[in-house]
Amino acid sequence: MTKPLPISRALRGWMDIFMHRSMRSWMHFARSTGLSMPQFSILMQLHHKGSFGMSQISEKFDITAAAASQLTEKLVQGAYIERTEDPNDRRAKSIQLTPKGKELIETGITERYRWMDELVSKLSAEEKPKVIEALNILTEAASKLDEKS
Amino acid sequence: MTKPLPISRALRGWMDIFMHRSMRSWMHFARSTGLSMPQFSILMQLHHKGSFGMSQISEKFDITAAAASQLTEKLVQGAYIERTEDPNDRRAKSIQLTPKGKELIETGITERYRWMDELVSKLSAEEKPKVIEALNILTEAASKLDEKS
DNA sequence: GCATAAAGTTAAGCCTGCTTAACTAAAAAG
DNA sequence: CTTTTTAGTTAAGCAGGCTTAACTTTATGC
Repeated sequence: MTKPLPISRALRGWMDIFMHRSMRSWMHFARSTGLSMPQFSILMQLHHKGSFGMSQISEKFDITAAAASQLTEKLVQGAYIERTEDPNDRRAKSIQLTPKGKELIETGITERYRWMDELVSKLSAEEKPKVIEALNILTEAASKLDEKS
Repeated sequence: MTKPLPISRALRGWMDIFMHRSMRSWMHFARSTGLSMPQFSILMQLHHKGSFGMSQISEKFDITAAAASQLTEKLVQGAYIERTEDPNDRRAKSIQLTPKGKELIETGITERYRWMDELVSKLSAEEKPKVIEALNILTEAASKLDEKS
């Protein structure tokens, strides 16, 4: 363990506390829906990217095409997603969230945001602008980092 | 959806990008160890809190005592944890990480930190102090929030 | 001291995710 | 037009996590 820089220390401290909190609430919500984690993860991905093919799922989650097919089948049964044929390539299928699926995920996100809103309420008027500026700096840097990977 | 305050927007933006990144790398690492998520979670908890009784595990993870017992058994088999008798109450057992278990978790944490270190390297000299200050503010506020819950 | 409660363990059985293997159907290659 | 590749499905079977139910062992209440 080499001694971390002050800024790394600050980032790590924040991350530790933040991860613990977020993960807990996320796992808890996933459970409460009755869906399994893999199923839930697929819904999350769909919410983020809009739509997906089977093969992209098996790639993203590093499972076989068979597994992807079976997982999505259950989500279709539960009416969380819809499977439609790609008119350009009739072998391929595109899946997307139904309104029911969308609502479920959005509820989960709202719950994850709740803690952050509480956090915001603890900040003083002088602190807020500083926090905003710093977070924007970080977000900016992070998206640059993601671009090229 | 009520319109969020600017500071909430900043926090949410940061959180979205941050969660995506962290979760991916964490899940990926958990997989690479060959351990299941529940097993891995137990090791994480132990790393954080030092030691635990069976009953606390079943409570924390919301599973039956039987399930907790079986899960820990596998971790004992794998030599990741150690189960010792509580001298005060010989029914109770206390479990803790072995050096092997500790090393595994620390490797995982180091990997999660790597991305953050890359992120830090993208920041300018003027940005760094601002980020440090803001993160400390947030961390402080978050730990106050956690205390009373 | 004896009955009851509490902490864990073990076994049987269920459900889920995953894999491999065998298949269907559509597209691309030759 | 035939062969090969690609996208996805289905079925059989295994491994893991979880539950309930039946224990064992130690502590507590009266």
